[in-house]
Amino acid sequence: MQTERQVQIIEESIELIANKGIQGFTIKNLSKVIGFSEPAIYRHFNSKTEILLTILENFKEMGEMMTVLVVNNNDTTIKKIEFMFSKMLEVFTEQPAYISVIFSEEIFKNEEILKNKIVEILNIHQENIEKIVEIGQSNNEVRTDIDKSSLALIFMGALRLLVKRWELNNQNFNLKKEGGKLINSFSLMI
Amino acid sequence: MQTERQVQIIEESIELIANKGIQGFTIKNLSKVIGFSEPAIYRHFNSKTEILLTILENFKEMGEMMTVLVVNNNDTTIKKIEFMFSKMLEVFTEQPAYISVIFSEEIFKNEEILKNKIVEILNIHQENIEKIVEIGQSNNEVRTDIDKSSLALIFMGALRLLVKRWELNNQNFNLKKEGGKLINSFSLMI
DNA sequence: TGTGGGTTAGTGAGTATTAACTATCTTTGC
DNA sequence: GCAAAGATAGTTAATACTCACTAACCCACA
Repeated sequence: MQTERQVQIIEESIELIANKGIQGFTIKNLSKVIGFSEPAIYRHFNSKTEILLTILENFKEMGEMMTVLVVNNNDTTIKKIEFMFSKMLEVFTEQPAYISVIFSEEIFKNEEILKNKIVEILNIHQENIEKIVEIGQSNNEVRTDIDKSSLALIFMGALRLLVKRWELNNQNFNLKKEGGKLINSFSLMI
Repeated sequence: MQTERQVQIIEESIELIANKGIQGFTIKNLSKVIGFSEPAIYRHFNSKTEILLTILENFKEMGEMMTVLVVNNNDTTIKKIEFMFSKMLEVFTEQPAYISVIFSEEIFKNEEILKNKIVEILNIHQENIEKIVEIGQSNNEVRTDIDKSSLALIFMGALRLLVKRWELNNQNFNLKKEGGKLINSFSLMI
């Protein structure tokens, strides 16, 4: 359970990361935007890593809630994937901070605990898409000449690169629209 | 033109990044592995950024050389893509440092000049694959119901994610072999 | 041929800045 | 009146980079 202050710190952290990136996410900067001193932050979190871990955990939970809505319903495969992707693109559009955090594998390389959380999230997403594809394949809705793990890799990879490109281009195109195009390509492909 | 010492510094830098990641690539660490003092390094490069820029430039040139060999030959589309991908996977396998550098967009976000170089490399690869796909489409060798930019995004994205996963899993699977599987899926897909 | 001026590439000892984090004191709300 | 939550003022360690200095070499010219 998180206290009110903890929630506030998490929210301000996300905001800060959205504006200044992971690099700009320092305790000093955080204390500036949050309006109280650096040590005060340490009253609520033991370390900076703990704050980041909480953010990652939030993202993970979001993904899990979303998955529950999708995997076991009766939509077509492509509708399921479309739903998952559009939800994720929505999150990234509305809270671009998550891009910085989720895609910062390199930065967290030295921090085993953060790296592991990232890998965990990556694997969960892969597994979820594989599950969806598997059901589609058993329904003859999805081609079976390409195995589920390759298809999941292709879907995830394309989505990630699209998001990355959007970020690198200073968000100067409509992410959801381009995501829609991609989904359309997928539907032709499977 | 690079002096012998500059080449040495670049090579040691790549080695260092391979071992300790971008985070571990400090001038102090570099001076330690290279065997002479920090200021000496500054005799040969004006800044750390200049060293990284040179590494990126090297990678870019490698890619350009590779592309010349591919784009305008008479192989099938899938053979061309296979060649490009296997060459890239070879580079990543033999010099994993390039993974750290090429995929460190987030780290370089604050350093406009490095970020731009990364974007440049990303765009060149996208364009090259688009060219290959375009030729294939005009030969009726590649499906035309999915446009070249989507196909290129899908190819690149899957490759990147595969490499990223390999890195995050401490290189504990055979990258070239998995890359081969992916190419196989592509050949069925197009 | 030898020497003096110039260059190259190195050194050890620093700089300023920034990072995460903390010991200690003070305020505030119940 | 006390405990939680703040502030002040630090610490330590790391960073990229600079300073003053020098050993060793090159080479024109007396």
